[in-house]
Amino acid sequence: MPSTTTNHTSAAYFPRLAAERLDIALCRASAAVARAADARAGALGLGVGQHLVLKMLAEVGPSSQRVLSDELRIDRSVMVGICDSLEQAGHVRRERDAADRRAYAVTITDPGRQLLAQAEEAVPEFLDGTFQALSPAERRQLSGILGKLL
Amino acid sequence: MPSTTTNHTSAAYFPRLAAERLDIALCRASAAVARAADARAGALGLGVGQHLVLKMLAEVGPSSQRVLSDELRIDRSVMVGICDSLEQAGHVRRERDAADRRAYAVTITDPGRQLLAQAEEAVPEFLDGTFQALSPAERRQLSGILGKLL
DNA sequence: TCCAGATCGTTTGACGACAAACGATTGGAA
DNA sequence: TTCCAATCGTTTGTCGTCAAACGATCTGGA
Repeated sequence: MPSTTTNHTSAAYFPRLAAERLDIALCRASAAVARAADARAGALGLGVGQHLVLKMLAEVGPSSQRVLSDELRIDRSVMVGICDSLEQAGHVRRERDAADRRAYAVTITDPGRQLLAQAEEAVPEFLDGTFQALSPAERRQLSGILGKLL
Repeated sequence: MPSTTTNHTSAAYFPRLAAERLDIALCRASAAVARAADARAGALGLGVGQHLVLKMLAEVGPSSQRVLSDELRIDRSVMVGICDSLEQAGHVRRERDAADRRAYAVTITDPGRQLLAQAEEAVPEFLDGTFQALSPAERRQLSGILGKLL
């Protein structure tokens, strides 16, 4: 119950709207979660996108920015800035792919792996806090449903 | 573990990520749905926010921009532009609240109700199309889960 | 061989969301 | 009463995201 202000207008309207408009409920919930994720990532000095790039590079191996963009659902033009900052911080190297010199072979460095380990360590606690309103069964349900949507 | 130079995406990485990171799955699904909603609303010449404002005004009666902002989870500064455009199009009137002359009493007009009816008519079809990957039971589950999150 | 089209990474411009600050007005306390 | 903090609507500035266009490079035919 968010006791926001002097609510003179009886019952809140938003819950009704969220029940009727599944798309609005989804967007509003996403915005809240995204804000929490940004705050957490920012506290570590690592953006969400940068975290995901490091994670994918560690699990999949060197990849081009194009593959990173496609798989992480991050626009190409945004990926440029993410890789720029990661490279400048020494967490990533950009080598030209010998087979296709248009593309980079973005590679994670040892400092990058170290930072990733720190960031990954904080993820479970963050997820628990953000989705604490949901039971484990509900989280599995949500995961399956979102998987079908994507 | 990392294969040499990952060139093509034999095994897509994103589904694995989405299964592990519920927050990412939620944000990506929301972005896709939001894009679809924008496209649909734009085709009607009415933004999503404007649609929601008209809908709420029709259901709860004249409201201040503050109440609209709070209940629809739209920032105050964004609400200004939404009400501006609605007023200019004649779908809404802005009258000063006699009890509190700082606030407006935003009121829907008859043309506004007419446009709202058209927009509402297209909503079920849009929802069916957007969430067609989900069974009715899954949609109810998603609705309940999002309700708990919000 | 050469050339047209496609792709990779990048830059640029436009657009929307959010934070902060501002007048106007209200409510409450001294 | 008078004054000060809070609120409503608005404006401004900043930031992140997306579309379009650009050189550099690859690919697939003539």
